[in-house]
Amino acid sequence: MKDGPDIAYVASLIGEPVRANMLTALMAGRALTASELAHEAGITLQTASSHLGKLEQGGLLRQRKQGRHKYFSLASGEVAATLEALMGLAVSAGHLRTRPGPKDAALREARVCYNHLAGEMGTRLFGGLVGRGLLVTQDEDVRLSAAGDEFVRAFGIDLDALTAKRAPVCKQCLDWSERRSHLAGSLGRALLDRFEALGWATRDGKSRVVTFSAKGRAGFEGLLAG
Amino acid sequence: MKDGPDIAYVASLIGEPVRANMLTALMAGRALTASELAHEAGITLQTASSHLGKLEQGGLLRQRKQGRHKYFSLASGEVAATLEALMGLAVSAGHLRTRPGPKDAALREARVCYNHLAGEMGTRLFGGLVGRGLLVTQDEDVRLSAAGDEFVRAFGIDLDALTAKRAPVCKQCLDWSERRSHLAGSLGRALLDRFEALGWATRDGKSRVVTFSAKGRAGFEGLLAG
DNA sequence: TTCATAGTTCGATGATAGTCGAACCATTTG
DNA sequence: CAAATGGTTCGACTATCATCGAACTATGAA
Repeated sequence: MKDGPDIAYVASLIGEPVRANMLTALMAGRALTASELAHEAGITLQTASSHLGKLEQGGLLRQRKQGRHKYFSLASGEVAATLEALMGLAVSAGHLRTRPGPKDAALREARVCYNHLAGEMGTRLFGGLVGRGLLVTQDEDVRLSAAGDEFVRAFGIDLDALTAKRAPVCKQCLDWSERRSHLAGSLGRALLDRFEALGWATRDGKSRVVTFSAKGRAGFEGLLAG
Repeated sequence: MKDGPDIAYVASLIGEPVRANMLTALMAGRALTASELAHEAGITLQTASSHLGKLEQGGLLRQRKQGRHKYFSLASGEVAATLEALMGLAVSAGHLRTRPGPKDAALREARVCYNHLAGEMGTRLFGGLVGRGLLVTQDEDVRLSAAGDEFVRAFGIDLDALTAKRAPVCKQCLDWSERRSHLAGSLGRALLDRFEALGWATRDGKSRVVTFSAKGRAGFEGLLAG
């Protein structure tokens, strides 16, 4: 009947294959131009423009103009979380777009989710920080303990800059491959950025895959162990 | 970009208005027959049969035959959680199917989510049980404390029967109206059932609305206070 | 200014998919 | 058994919408 939010409208936006490809591409966290997204999805620029307009109107994308370029990114972490939830359903129903291959394994091990680390490494990181008492969970909220505060600063992250902003510092995000939470929020983003800056991890330019260097793996395990 | 689960397939299933109506109707937790769902969505039985077949094939619905009737229900709590996530997006984008009315307010106060209590009453219940130390949260997991175990039994719930089954007893589920968690899982279901048995609450036959009696409200507040 | 690139708008086309009538199975009831 | 109800399958119709060519605007470079 006619009560509740219009779920069909949003779902139909995501349900078009080309638009789903665009959204999946944007799950990598980088803002992409209309041309890049068109190329990514294998369609012309006119068609892409139409799709992007609908996605923006539906509140799934945000866009900012920069010169003659128009950069698109996911509107919020909630959008990313919903996409992950849909991926979970697709997996459990056995609907993969491709046979599980090497790329699939890499995705499960470590990938970018919007702007933070997901996959096995992501959930291990979350679990490790909680285990060391640096993160404290209460209901569905997460926050840094005093020790965690100190740890984050020592790791080279400007925590004051994060807390100054309105966006939540710590947030949980559910994994389609692991079925466990990993750390989102501005701290989740800052940690992944720091991993990159330290040369621990590199993002693939084309996909969501994150690859860790030998040094990175060692450092990562050190983090978990304390 | 052919990596990852086929999100478009699942989303397009939900994105068809008639199917979305059916899924929303099933969020009330009751299993419904094909005819009932057809009537609910305002279409003929032939069309409904086609839609239901697709939803089942997509892993969103489960069906069981009983005599000459065919009862449909949501396939899992994950499906319900994903639908709630989509509702959250639709709300934040301002896409309601109807103007917020009295029914909307009732839905926000107390409603059925799949098989357990959601809305303000749902999140208050969850928060109250955690506050009294009866429920313990760790990461995204929830479990009963020793005191909680005793409390549940004293409340008249056959806890042994719940734990004997494979399904998780405690589980968190996110609310689109409250943006907080409430209690799902077999215990969440059992609690709502018990509320009904005690005459505390009654479900509306047609919608997801749950209405509490005066006695129910008093008892409910007593639960939270301890 | 002239050229080039990025993006939008419009209109025509074509394919996908939702819809229902009609005929068909299956189960229950009289 | 026959009648009735619940549900499925098939085929034809129709509407929606993604797609792209063509023309247009806007920003940047030479």
